[in-house]
Amino acid sequence: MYAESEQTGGDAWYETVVRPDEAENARLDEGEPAVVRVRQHDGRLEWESTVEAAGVVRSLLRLDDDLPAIRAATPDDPLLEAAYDRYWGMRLVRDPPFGSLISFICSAQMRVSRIHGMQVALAEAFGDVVEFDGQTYHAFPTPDQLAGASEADLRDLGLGYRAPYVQRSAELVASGDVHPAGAREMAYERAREYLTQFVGVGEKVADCVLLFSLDFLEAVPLDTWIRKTIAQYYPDCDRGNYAETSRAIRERLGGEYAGYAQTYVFHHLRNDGGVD
DNA sequence: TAGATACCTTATAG
DNA sequence: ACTATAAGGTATC
Repeated sequence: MYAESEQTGGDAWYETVVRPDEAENARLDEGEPAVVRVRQHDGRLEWESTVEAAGVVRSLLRLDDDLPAIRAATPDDPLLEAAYDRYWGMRLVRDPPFGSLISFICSAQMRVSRIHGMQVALAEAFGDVVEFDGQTYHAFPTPDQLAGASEADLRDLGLGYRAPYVQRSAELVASGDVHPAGAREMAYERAREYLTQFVGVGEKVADCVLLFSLDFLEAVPLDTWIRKTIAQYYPDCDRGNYAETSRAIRERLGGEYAGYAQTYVFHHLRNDGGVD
């Protein structure tokens, strides 16, 4: 959910801490959180961990996704082709549901580097401590740990107006009545609606959690960048409201794997220009 | 039921 | 140096 990068560039290690209760299909045993670090080196994936982490790595990095099949299922479209060519091999992540929910609540009107800083601050303030390789790591807080924080605590960490959203959403999950992972069993639009019951979660944030955590590869979060892209490249898909525009662009990007197409396009237009 | 407005904070542009 | 703006929106009128 929040990976740490030690350095920028080629062989950087990315580190994260996975709680067993958040590692649904990664076959982590009960017990303390697992530290996992991973990097690409000489064209191979390497990892080190406090546990046997192959399953965790496979799950978090979506290594089972069949990229050629996903690309084959997307429409012939000059922008999509260019994006897939430019960044071929890029995968989505599969973030833990609760951590994903909280970090996307924090993402409102915020840049990535600061969102990351907030998640680290939350972990250091409220998460369990794990030692690995002579270093101290912090797991992301459990719903209970986060629900126990006060709004003032969270504001002190720089969350701003998101502080009560995070506290109240954590409380909802801690109550045991609802959980973001519950959306997994629902049809896509129903799942998006379900997630908006959490405080600070509108349609865009809900789509992010669906795409980056809950395996809804058709979800296309309508953020400011994709809206600019729609205006410039797919103007007929702008239907004036979120739900209808979402349907239209999802259809245009190939339906089933529209979220993958969106991610490639997003990356391409942001990094290489092409959108005003 | 659509449309405007306030909301925390800070890096960066001008 | 300063102020204005933008940053992968949402809740509440």
